[in-house]
Amino acid sequence: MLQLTKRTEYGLIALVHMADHEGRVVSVREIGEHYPVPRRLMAEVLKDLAHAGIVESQRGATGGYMLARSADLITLAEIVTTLEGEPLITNCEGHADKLAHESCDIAPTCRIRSPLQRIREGIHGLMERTTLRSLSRPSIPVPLRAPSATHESGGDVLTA
Amino acid sequence: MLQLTKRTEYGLIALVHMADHEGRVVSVREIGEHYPVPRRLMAEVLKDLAHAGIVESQRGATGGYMLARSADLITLAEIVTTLEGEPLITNCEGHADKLAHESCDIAPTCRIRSPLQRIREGIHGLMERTTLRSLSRPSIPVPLRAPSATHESGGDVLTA
DNA sequence: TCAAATAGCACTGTTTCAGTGCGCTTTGCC
DNA sequence: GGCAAAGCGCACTGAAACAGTGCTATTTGA
Repeated sequence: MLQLTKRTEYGLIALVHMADHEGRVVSVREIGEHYPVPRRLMAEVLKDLAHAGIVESQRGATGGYMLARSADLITLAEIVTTLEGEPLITNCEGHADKLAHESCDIAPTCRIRSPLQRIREGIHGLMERTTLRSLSRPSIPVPLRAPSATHESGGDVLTA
Repeated sequence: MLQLTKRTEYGLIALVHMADHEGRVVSVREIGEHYPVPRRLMAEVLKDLAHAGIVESQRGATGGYMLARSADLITLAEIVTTLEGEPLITNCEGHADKLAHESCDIAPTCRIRSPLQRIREGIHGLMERTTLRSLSRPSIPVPLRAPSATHESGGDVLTA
């Protein structure tokens, strides 16, 4: 339904909080004291983010989580992909493995696959250009537009 | 799950087909003969598109559907909104009516609402700039980037 | 008058999602 | 050494959304 899940919402809450306190270890308890979120679920989400290498965990009494890298190097695409899987626009693309690149189960001359793929890549490119840093800065406009031909602007197919 | 539904997929199939045969009335049967889609569901989708004023229906023996306007004037945002509702990024925004603009049930100083809202608007802006015409032209790159400061580029907050 | 097509409404099985239970392991601190 | 606080792992449940279908009525061209 073209909508982010609660898991992603909670993940963003935690990550933005960590970006605000970069370098410090924050526990699930601490986050729960700032935001009315189910701590148990938040813990699950943080665990997944740790597995993906987005945050680093520290066990033990004074343990918790912290960003594994600078907030500038963490993209929204990475977060979303971690917490809700690959953002397939339609299930049509799901059978990509059992079918050749050309044909899907929709039609011989699939005029719809290409558009759907481009939509997917457009959204993905948008999220690829959105860093956690830009999300944690409410005032500064998010530089979701052209990356000015600088860093890794690789997977952007939609932008002509 | 940041993924379009089957309804939208089928809707796009039908709409692209109509864009390919603009001005002609096409029936659900005809579409079903071109693409292996559940015709019953396709009929439901077309009905909704008709209610939204995206296509026009013609009843009777030789009836069917045709685009209500030029494919250049039909946006992806309109299609998606019609077939799967408002693309709320998170449910947090769903309580916008019962709460003031400032506060949601997440936190007093909700540092997460603004980012989420911007993501939503970014995706929406992307779909707003995508016309059915551009989707029906597989070769021509979709002009999903800046609208060159021309038409109604109103709701785009993300693009600096 | 018949056949083909849309209109309307409700229903069912499946999948995904949100949230929780429970026990185990690690580790700082007294 | 032992307690308490924190993360780790797995599995489970109720609710909601989704995909697809059944059935019947209405319209309309031939």
